[in-house]
Amino acid sequence: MPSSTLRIQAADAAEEGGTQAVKAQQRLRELILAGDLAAGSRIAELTLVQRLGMSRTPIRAALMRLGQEGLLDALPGGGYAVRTFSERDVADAIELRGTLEGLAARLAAERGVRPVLLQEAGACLDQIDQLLGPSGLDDEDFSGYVRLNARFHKLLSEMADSAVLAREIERASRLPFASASGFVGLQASKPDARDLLVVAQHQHRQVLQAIAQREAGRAEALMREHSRIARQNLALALQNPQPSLTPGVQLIQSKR
Amino acid sequence: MPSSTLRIQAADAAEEGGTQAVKAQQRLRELILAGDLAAGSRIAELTLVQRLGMSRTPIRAALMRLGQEGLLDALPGGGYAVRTFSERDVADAIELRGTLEGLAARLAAERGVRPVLLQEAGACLDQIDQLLGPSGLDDEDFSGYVRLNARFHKLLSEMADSAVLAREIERASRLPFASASGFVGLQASKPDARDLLVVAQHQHRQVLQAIAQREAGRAEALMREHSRIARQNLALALQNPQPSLTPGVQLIQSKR
DNA sequence: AAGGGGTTTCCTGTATACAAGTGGTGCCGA
DNA sequence: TCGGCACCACTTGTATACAGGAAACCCCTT
Repeated sequence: MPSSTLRIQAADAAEEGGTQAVKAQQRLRELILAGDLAAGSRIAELTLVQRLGMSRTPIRAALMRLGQEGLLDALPGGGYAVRTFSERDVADAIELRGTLEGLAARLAAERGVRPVLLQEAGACLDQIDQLLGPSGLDDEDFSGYVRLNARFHKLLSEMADSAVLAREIERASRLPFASASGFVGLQASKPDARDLLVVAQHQHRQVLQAIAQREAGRAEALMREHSRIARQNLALALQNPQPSLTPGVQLIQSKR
Repeated sequence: MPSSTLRIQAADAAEEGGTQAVKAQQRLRELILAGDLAAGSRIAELTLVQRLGMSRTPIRAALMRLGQEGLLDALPGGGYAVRTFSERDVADAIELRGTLEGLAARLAAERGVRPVLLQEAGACLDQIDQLLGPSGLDDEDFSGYVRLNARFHKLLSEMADSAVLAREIERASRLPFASASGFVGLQASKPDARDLLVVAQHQHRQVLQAIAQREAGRAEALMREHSRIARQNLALALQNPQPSLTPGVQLIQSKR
């Protein structure tokens, strides 16, 4: 394929394109999370060549990365299959994230945090309060919450000032249903949606206070407890699976 | 390069070879840990082609994997550099492993463990006791300890019965100085070498007991504390760096 | 002598051709 | 009819050719 064609495709894809390999990784992840690739099924590289319109090389790179990311299983004979998760796997992934974020909170409290970071986090929580202020929440408010929530968790991870830990937290949050905002979309559909967010926000405040006051043990415990909200929502999501609200649910299979 | 040459080289390398990519990963890891590649220096693929005697394709795969493994840093402009670690990075990596193993111990205690596994772990500890029995320990005893210690930690990770967590523990232990047996070689050179192993073994016993008695909180705390031994040894290793005893120390740089 | 611009060289990203292994299927024999 | 063997198609692993881009270097200019 001549390079001119390449350029055109890059232009077609528009919207900020890194290398082909990165684009392949993103699009492949979308395909998996959207359920376009059956859970548990083997993925042939050539079908992706056709589907993504690029050569095997970047596709192979993307497959390998998604394998290490945890969305794909490496098969013994070579190749990959879409990974399936048991309910317990997902619960463990959430527990894992909670534990790591707990560790981050503890380290932040023990080591102390630059005032600037604490202020930023506080401002972030203020913004969430504003969203939660009026009792009615529309879809826009929810997507705003998801963004601010992700930002707060990111800031917490930065507070620990540990590249090693930050890396691992990001890794643990990459599984969509393990991430801090994985189930928020689900809540929007529930009548008492706001209440859970209020509880979560209270925990946010307490954690930040604990860190600021150098209460390491309390900060860790709070952060762990905070992750249990996601676990609660997991049960909800499994009772009434709506892939449009919780990307990747179809990867969760009760028995295997 | 004709395939006949390939076969010869594969035969030369001998000793059980998976794919070229796997061999490249192993050999590259050895090169890095042995210090043959300067810490912080950029790695050109073509130099590795020459050095490892294979084409760029498997080498690229190996680089990518080692990047995700944490031994290499991905550079912004593409390519990789040998990663350097600050003393704090290493301490954090140890803390991380301790936290994950603590989580595993807690889950094992909460969920209960098949008696067979408990027996196996007990037998493993008995073997360690035998090694520690006589006061004198030779090099062979130490390598035996390293093997049995690794086995015990592996069994602990299995006890949690969580594929997700086991994966992450293995990942966190891949950094050589973060692993459970990373600094044991160092101890062998010290006069009070045996004492530290006795302490570690005592912790092993207590953890196993806690798990068997379903004391989740105690099991978790013990496992965390157990990892502090590695942290103690880290300080020792930095005072008197001996790359032959602790592979990868030269990757630790005081300032960056 | 120092700075800037142009050139040159190397290095990575990508595509593709080729080889080898694996799994499946169909046929043959018992 | 069932089991085993051979063949075939497909899939992945590997090598290599090519192109774009970045960094270094050298020369020229001021």
